[in-house]
Formats: sequence, C-alpha cells, structure tokens
Amino acid sequence: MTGPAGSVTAPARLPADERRRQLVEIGWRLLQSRPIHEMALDEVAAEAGISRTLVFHYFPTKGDFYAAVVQSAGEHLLRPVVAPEGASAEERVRTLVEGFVRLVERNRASYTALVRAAGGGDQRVVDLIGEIRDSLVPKWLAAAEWTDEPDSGGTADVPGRSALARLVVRGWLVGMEETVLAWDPRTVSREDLVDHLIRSFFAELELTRR
Amino acid sequence: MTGPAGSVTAPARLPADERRRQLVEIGWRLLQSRPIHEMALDEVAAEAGISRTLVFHYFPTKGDFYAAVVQSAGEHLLRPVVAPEGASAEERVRTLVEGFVRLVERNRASYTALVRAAGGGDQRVVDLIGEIRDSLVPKWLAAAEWTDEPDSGGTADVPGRSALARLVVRGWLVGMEETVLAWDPRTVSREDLVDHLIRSFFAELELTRR
DNA sequence: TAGCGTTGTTGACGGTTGCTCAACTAGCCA
DNA sequence: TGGCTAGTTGAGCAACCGTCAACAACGCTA
Repeated sequence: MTGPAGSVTAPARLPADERRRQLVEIGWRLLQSRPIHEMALDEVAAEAGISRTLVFHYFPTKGDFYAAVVQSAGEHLLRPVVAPEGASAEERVRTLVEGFVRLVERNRASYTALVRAAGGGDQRVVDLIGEIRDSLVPKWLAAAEWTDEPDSGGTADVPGRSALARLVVRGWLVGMEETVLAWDPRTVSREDLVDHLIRSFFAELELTRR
Repeated sequence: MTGPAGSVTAPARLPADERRRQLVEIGWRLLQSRPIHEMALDEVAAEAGISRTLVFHYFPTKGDFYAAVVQSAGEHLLRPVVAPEGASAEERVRTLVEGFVRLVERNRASYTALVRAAGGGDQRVVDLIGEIRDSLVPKWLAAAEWTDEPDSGGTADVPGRSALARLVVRGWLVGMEETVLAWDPRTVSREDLVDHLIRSFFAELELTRR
C-alpha cells in the first residue's frame, strides 16, 4: 500500500547480487519488528517493490531466505565485538564482555530477533545459529589466553580436557546471552553485571583445569 | 493416510475437559517429531479423528493450543527433577543436576522440542518458557541453601544483592541447558560433566556474594 | 537495423493452513 | 413430544508458500 522505499518509478532492473543484498537487507530490517515466522515473503517483495515470484527466484525456499538473513545479521552484529591485540587476558575478556553488553544495549531488538530465530523451526537456521555460537568459542578462549595442555593427550579422536573447556565455554556464552537479555539495569548495575560476567568466565574456565 | 490411533469406529463424543486433554496430549506427542510451527492443526485433528473445526472450538487460536501444549509439557518434564529433603546443599544440588542430565538423556527429543518452542514466534509461548525458567530459580537457590542477606536492604523496590543472584542463576540454568544438550558423551564423561556443573553452580553463586 | 541468446522479471494458478459461521445431532429433562 | 444444552461438523474466506510458462530489457553479432 505505501509506495516502495527507494525509487518511486518503475522497479529498477538490478544485477543479481545487488538484488540479493537488497532483499537480505530488507529481511533483516523486517526481522527486527516481527518474529521470523510472521515475516511473509509478500512483505519483503512489497518492500522491495518487486513481485513475490522474484524473491523465490533468488531464494528457492523461504528457509533459504531466512538462513541468508540470519547469516548476514550474525556477522554484522558480532563483527564489532573483538578483543584488543596487546592486552592482558583480563583486559581482553573485559573488552569482549563490555562489547557484548553494549551490543545488546544498542541493538536489543535486532539481537533478540536473531536469537529468537534459533527456534523458528527451520533446521538450517537452527544449525546456523549453532555454528555462529561455535565460532565464538575459540575467540573467547584465545582472549583468556587459554592454551590446551599438551600433555592431556588431546587428539582428534580422543580429545583432552579441552573438550570440556570448549563445551563449558559454549554453555557459558549462551548463559551470558540470557543473563544480559534478562538484565534489568534498575535492579543490577551495569558495573556489577560486567564484573560478575568476567569473573564468572575465568572461574568457569579455571574449574575445567582439574 | 494411516487410520486414527485410537478408536476405529465413529469418533466418540467426549466431554469437554477430556477432549482438551486428548488434544494436548496429541500435540505433545507430535511436538517431539517436528518443530512447533510445522505442526498443523489439521494433523492434530486427524490424529484425534475429529474435524479441524473442533480443535478451534477448544483452543480459539493456534497460539492458545501451543501454549497449552508447552505448559503441560514443561510440567510433565520438570516434575521428576526435585531435590531430596534432608540432605546437604552439595547433595541436593547434585541430585538436581543429575536429574536434569537424566531428563535430557531420556527425553532428548521432547526437551529440545520444548526449548526450541521458546523461539517459535508466538509471544505467549515465549513468555511461558520464560516463566517456567523463572520458576526454577528459587528451586535451585533453595537447594543450595542460599539465603538472602537480610542486611543487604532488599525490598520490592530496591532489591539487594539477591537480584544479582537470581539473574545469575537464571543465566546459569540456560547455560546448563545448552551445555547438557550440546554434550557429547564420547568426548566428555558423564561424571566430569556432572561434577563440573555442580562446582560451577556453587562457584557462580559464591561470586555474587561479594 | 535485424536477429538472437542471456537474464531479470512477472501474472496466474495450485495446495496448505489458520480461522469463521451457520447448522446438525446426540443426550437429557420436563 | 418438545425443547434445551453441549459436542461436532462442512463449507467457505483469506493469507501464504511455491511452481510454471511466458514476457521484457539488455548485450552481442552480423
């Protein structure tokens, strides 16, 4: 009903990759206002000023489109959360934690939308979010300067204690996600939250040592 | 294609509450084989041997039905996880952790289905899962014999340090959920997992103390 | 300029599903 | 017999996913 956002004239003829990017960008924008399974491809098409059929031309199925959106969203959201190069373990972890808290503070809608998408039903999307989480584990382990004990006998088949560490860090990350999302600044100060998360991370890691 | 599970004859005329229970039970069963938003009410109706319309008679909307299913599932799954009365804090927490691990081991499909439903889109369902999680927090705090420090000045408006404890436990619970679900017995032994979770819980709690 | 292939684009159609409405039917009591 | 209550249903509407065959703009060659 409302005219297309960009050009008011006839829908421009776009090269494939640009159209793809445009659609993903629109999907990402829409995802922030409604849960993923309530976003109809009709809406996306209308927003882009093209026919629904064209969307299916670029993304053979709804799930493919959602997967592309989630993938892109994950990258954009998590890119700014990085640990500084030359700093102590404590300082690096602090930077990561604060980066994440800031991310949630600034993009709450986007982030919950992304996480919520994990349950959206489409298996590809669920797996994708799992992979994104997995990819975060080494980042955090590296920030804490955690090194696998070489004498623990870790191999591909018989992993050492690091398997526990990775598992634990993954769980801790999800817990932190939940904690920050459920956090109410009126009952717990930002400082207390960040401090606790940092110490909690190191404590958790230390517990896996023996 | 396959005939109805129960009676082969004409669909029995059931009293309202029984029909409700039957439908919820069917929904619960179906939920274990497919994600929640892929479960069509058609299927539920067919399984019960009644018309789709009748389902809408009992549950005015799809969301209402899902909410009922999730509610019931949550209760059934978590009921057996309880801490023994006269035991040490350590022993009580150990029982809870082991109860939960056993729950996941035995009902992996059901449990993932339940958790996955948290992102299913319907706001009622999301809230419901949140409430279920909230309801677990006091259970775990009690098991650890955690008492709010009376001098910390906690009131309804200005909660004491216990607000942090509750928040942290909530996050920890979600993390544990994730950890146990992602756990692979071939790389981490059951014993190591349980031990770590117990110590992690107490450590986390202790960290909120100061 | 005409011809032709490549590629972005579309309208129309089919099938499924959430949800509504008016009506039918089985029991039960006067 | 009549009538009320309560469980149940078929038909139909609207929204949405996905398919198919065709149209239209652009580049290339002659």
